[in-house]
Amino acid sequence: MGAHKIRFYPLDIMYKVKNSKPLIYLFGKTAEDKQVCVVDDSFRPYFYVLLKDEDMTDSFCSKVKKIKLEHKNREAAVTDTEITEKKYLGKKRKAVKVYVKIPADVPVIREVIKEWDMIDSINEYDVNYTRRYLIDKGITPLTLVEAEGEMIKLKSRVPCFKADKIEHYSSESIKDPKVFAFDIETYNPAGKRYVPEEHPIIMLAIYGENYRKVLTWKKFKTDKKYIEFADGEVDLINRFKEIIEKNKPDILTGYYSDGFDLPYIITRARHYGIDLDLGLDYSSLNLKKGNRKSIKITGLVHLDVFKFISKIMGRGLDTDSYSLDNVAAEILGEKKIEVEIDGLAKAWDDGTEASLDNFCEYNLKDALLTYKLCLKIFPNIKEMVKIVGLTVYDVSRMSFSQLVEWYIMKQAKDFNEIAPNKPHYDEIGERRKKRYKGAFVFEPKPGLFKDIAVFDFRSLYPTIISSHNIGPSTLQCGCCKEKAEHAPTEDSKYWFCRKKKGFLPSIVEGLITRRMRIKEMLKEKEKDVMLNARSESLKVLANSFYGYLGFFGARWYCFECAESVTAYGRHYIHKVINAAGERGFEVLYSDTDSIFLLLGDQKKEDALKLVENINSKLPGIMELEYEGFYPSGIFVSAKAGKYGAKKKYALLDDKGALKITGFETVRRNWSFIAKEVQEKVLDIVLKERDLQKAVKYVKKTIDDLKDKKIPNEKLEIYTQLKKEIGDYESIGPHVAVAQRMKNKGIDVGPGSLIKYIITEGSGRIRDKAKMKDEVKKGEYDADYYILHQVVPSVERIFDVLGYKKEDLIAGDQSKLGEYF
DNA sequence: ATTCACTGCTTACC
DNA sequence: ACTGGTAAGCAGTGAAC
Repeated sequence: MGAHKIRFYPLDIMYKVKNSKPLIYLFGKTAEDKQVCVVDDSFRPYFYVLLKDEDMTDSFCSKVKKIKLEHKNREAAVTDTEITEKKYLGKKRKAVKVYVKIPADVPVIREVIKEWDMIDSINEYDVNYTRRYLIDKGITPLTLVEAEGEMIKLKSRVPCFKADKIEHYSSESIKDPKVFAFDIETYNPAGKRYVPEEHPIIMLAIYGENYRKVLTWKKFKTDKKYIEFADGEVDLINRFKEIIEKNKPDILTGYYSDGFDLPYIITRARHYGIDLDLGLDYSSLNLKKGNRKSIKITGLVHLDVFKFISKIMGRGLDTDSYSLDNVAAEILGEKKIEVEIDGLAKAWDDGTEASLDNFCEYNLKDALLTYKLCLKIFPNIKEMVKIVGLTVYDVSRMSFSQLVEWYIMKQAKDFNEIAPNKPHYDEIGERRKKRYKGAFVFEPKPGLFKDIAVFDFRSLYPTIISSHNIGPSTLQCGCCKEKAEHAPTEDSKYWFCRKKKGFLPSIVEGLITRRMRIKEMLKEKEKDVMLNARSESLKVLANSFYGYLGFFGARWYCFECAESVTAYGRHYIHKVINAAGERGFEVLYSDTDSIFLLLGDQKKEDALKLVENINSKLPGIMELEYEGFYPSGIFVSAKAGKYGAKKKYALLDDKGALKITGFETVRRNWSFIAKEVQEKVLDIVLKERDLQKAVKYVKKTIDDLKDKKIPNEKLEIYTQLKKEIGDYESIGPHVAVAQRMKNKGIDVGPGSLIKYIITEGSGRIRDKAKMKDEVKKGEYDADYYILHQVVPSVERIFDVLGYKKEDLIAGDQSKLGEYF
């Protein structure tokens, strides 16, 4: 045989059944930057069976091997069994690995045997065959793999290679995948609702390295070389296909392309009978329905930048919404081109040259921003792919819980663990009802303070899980029963094994220590993109473990574990609070894992000594860290009573930057004018300590409001619709506005961000709330914005400075006017 | 008709 | 349905006055 070797970076995986045999297709890029498809027919689908009585193993095996049944015109059969020594939730178990012919046989065979009396449980029957392949073979997408075999002929857009042997080669990963970004503009005359069945795609922009193009099909004069005129929409779609086929990108990216662009293109293509067979195996775009639709293109990676940013990276962003404009502004520091997009349909109808030209530029810019965003987030996705071990397509669409679960699934192979099953409907219901106590939050004393030192536990919950060996397999172990250390829950009824490290605590510890090593390396090269991305991915995973333990849908769900983690968390933060008190520090605030100390007449070094002392007593890898020193900070009282408001404070750091937490300033459902005033007041108070200046500023704003000088944009209030309009029991302003929008034919539903302004009039606030487009200049209700927005946002800050609340509000506005 | 305690709802923090 | 609990604070709701 003339077998030879190739090395490649896998990008996508799929399987097909041929002659009753499943074939794995790995699509990727060779080390020489050529596309390739590697085929492997050696991997057999299987699942595990645990028996009640292990002595029955042989009789089970012979019985199960006899199963043969007709299913959908073919014969489903067990091909083999294998007796394996595994671990299941901390116990050694003999597990029978049951092999079947093709993946689709797994549920068929399971259905037959699931009522058999001798069976304790059937496991891993729902593990997707391609994911199973990646895990079992130790193959990580984007990471160098070596295959041995020979080239074969198959119906495919890329050369195919039949592998006799395939294995992970090195951790070296793909360098610069070829990225093409695209974006469409559609004809939308009413400017309200997208109707893909009726309205054509009129522009389609594509952007890649050294490639830019806008396809459109209404001819007009232009000097832009990137504009290409197609002969109508059919031609536009076909050109799009051609361009992708010809340029062979590794990644096709869009912004919300799972939810809008590609479904739209699919609908239009279907309308004309065009086959969008862009898959490298000539398969069509595959729309995966479900709660959140997604679109897969076999062989190349369809990456919806919006999905990954909104699900995983969004936490770190300050933006109010995940619109392309906002996200690009924050991540890239670049905005979209400003156009009145509602005018596109008219410009299209009228054929207004200058206008269409401009819309093309706008279209291209969107594709460009998407392209840049994709390059920017790709290192993060790549590192997550390398850690979790699944494809870019999967990882970029996963939620936190799924990432954690698949990371555990991958580790389970190395730890020889069998995965527990997902809960069924009833079990989910039961789990969802259960609640447990969470973190401790210290009630602050309202006031303006000087010299504050802040400390926090480094990854509190993950380090607790590791240091106290918390996991389902170590819970209530028999070996420690007599002299166990109990978790500090209210009734102290749980303990965790102290003798043997559990599976989950081991892998959490692995994540933390790996990240510590990377942090160490980052000290040398701060800006290293790859290391930063890896550190971030490890952090995201470790931090999600605790939530995963308490998540109703988790395979490794463990209510007692989650409850114990927070109990230990409260225990340790209280220890720190007490120790600080004993050392003569006044504790200003604490939330979950952080503590704010007033230095008073002590020095920073004294506080650091305290931390050192605490650290010497902490178990395992737990550690309290110095977070920062703040020359000035303010805590305010809560609206509801005379107590200090939690989760609401502002600090001035030693570089002069203001750090605002929890205040209206950082909440999107407050008007910009109120947020602006509040931020300014905090700034003046903390930096300049000039009360009169702050008062003057507020007074000026109130006057401007009264004089109708404030533009509408500063008065918009954003509130998200979280469910169907009809499902609301209580109709708030945003729901009322959404209803009226819907009546007008505007497409709003769960997830829509409703923007409204309160206008003059009588009745409830919701009756005065109007969508922003309906409000003309100066039609706003000045009293509302003064009394319900601006004054409430600053009154408790002034309160701290000695002004009585009564003086500020005093019921009617005339008195308010007097004060300011 | 007005007041008030309560609930629903959204969005923050960690 | 797609990680957890803690918390603030709005507007609406409906019973008591």
